[in-house]
Amino acid sequence: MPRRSSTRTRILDASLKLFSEKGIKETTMRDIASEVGITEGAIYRHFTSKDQIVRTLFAYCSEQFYQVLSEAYEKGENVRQRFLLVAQAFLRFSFNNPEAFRYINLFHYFRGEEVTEYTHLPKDIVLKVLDEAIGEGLIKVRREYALAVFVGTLERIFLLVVSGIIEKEEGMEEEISQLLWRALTSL
Amino acid sequence: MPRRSSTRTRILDASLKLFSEKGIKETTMRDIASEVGITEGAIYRHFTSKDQIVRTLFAYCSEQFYQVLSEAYEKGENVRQRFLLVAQAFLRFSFNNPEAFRYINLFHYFRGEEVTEYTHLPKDIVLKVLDEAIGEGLIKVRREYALAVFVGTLERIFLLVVSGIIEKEEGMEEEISQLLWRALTSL
Amino acid sequence: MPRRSSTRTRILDASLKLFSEKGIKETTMRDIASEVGITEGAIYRHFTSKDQIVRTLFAYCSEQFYQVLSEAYEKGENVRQRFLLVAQAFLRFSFNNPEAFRYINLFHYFRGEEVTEYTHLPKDIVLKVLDEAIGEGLIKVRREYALAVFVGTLERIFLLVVSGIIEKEEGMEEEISQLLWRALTSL
Amino acid sequence: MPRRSSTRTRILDASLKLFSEKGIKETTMRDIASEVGITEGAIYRHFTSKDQIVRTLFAYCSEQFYQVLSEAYEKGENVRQRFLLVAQAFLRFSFNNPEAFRYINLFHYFRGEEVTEYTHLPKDIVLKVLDEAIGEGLIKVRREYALAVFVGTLERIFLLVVSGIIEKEEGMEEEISQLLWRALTSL
DNA sequence: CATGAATGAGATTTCATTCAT
DNA sequence: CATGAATGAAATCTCATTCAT
Repeated sequence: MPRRSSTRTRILDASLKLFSEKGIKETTMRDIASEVGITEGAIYRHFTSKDQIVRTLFAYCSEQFYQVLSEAYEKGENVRQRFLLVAQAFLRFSFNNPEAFRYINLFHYFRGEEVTEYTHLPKDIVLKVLDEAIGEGLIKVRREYALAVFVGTLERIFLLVVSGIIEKEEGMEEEISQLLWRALTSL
Repeated sequence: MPRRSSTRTRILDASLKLFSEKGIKETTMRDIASEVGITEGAIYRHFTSKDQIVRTLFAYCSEQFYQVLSEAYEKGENVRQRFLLVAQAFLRFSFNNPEAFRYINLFHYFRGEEVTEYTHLPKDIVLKVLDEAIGEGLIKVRREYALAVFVGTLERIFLLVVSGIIEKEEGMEEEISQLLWRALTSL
Repeated sequence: MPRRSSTRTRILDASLKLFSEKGIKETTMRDIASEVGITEGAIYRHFTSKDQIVRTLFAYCSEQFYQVLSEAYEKGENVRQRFLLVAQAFLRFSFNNPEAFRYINLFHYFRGEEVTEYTHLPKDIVLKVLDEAIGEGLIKVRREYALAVFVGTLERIFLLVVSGIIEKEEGMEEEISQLLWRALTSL
Repeated sequence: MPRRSSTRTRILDASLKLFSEKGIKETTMRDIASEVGITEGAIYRHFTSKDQIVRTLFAYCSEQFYQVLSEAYEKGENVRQRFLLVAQAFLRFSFNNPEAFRYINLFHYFRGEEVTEYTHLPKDIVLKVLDEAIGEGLIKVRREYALAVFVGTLERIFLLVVSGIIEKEEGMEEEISQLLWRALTSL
């Protein structure tokens, strides 16, 4: 959530919108400039290259997502609650920030290796909560399998909603979270 | 699995390799030509445009995947078996044809709308098996949620293996398939 | 030698440094601004264009060089002495003001025609001394050939020293000056 | 001396002409393309970058110059003759290939450090001849000083002729060469 | 006087596509 | 069928200069 929209922030916002809509390579500096309402050259006062925008944006979205999950995690008083809150926060973030969420995934897909350069990664929170549940004997499968079920399912739900195949309903986050909990603790 | 490699097939193979490695937009006609060992102009004897390669390739990979799932489906004698066989085939296909699998996902990610143009889609088999399980009362959640768990989890497993986070083990396909079955039927 | 460094003078100093290091076209207004520690816009309070800096600087360096040679010339009591003092002053100037000397040459190289716009040119002093020596019958070759030997040799010595091929030694100016005198008067 | 003008050669020729006239940075790819009569993009089939043209051209001109000096050197039967032939060849090359000669100097001026990357440098021949003369006791000054006189004088003569200050006359090369020999052997 | 954002023209480079051979 | 040179449009980036504050 940028403060007063400085040009820098407007460039980031426009880039996020366009990148998540059309892809990174498919978005030109001209696209970004005209979305912001400035000239291409002006962008270079704020960023040294297109790549810097791409990376700044990932760090920014990733950090936001991390914070949201982190706060959810802190609110839970026991493992089950933390799991449910984190899963809900995950979905809610994806619904409220579809561009950021899509962009994060897109970046993972194309720049997989670079991802490790960043310090706070959302999946770290997910793994923390899963490890706790495993530690207490509630989840019995390998942490990586549990991670795949957790993240894979939620991302897919997002895609189905975004593509209009499922309609987003009231209380969906809670329902899916519990579904995930039951699925994982039954294994 | 191309037969005697005609130039056309070699172009498709090279394209698949490069597209899945670097992305579609990131791959140039020159890249493809030099991977095949011909010149750029020669490609246009076989395809009218880069886009035609992209679409031909999707149809080809998608159909292959569909056939694999379809055959697995046919072999099962009851719902549970069909489910397990389809899930195993899904994973096996992704491990044996990582480029094709990655390309299919990549195409979905960037050309979402175009996907519906194609007749045989892998997810139709998955939905068929899920609908049966729902029909028999074995799975009790919405088909779309079940689809999300099924496809999301398996895709994620593939990504974790490809990125080296999980090591691929003997019998992994069976294990994950049963995990999915238990997870979905427990809901 | 700038007095109390006004911004204007600091701009000229910075420009001289950068121009002589990297070349004129290769140096941007931003480079100059950041070397001075001001912003690009501020430069335009002092100069109307980059080209004005370029020309002001040439006039400034050229005049300085001219003065140095001129003073040397005045100190000599006979032709031989004047020749030696001018040659020494020439070399000394190049060693003490490598940036200015390099810049003068660079300007000659790229803006040859513009050079004639300026009133006081260093080579006028050199020609004066050579003409005297020719007048007295001490040098017997065409003045232009003598000029070529004089200026060519000294510039080359400078380049060899600056590039580290010759080490600058105590008394070098005197030695080279006498070498030149002997060479030219022997012809 | 390029054979049949292939596009590659025409690009090099055009570049040499423009670089030596206007400078490297001052010459655009568009300038080169339109001089050759092709589009900018076409240049990139023959060279990967402007810089590659710049470097290829230096290697080419430098090698040519080296060969010319080398051949002159081989023809001389004693030190004095070799000296005179090399000096004449030096001047003749500069008059016959003013663009190449100017370009070589220009490159030295701006890319001094890179010059050492190249194997055959014209000055190596000059140094060889000077060292011989020093070895035989004919020249008594340091080789670097002799080099400065030799190269500096000849380059200056070229500049004076090119700028129209001296007119080029029949037999000038011989005259200047002997002038140089007398000057250096008198020291 | 100075700032710093912005402009606009232009530079280098990329690339799908065409075409003569 | 294939080559490889060329096109032409567009992309990224640069930079002298202007201008509101």
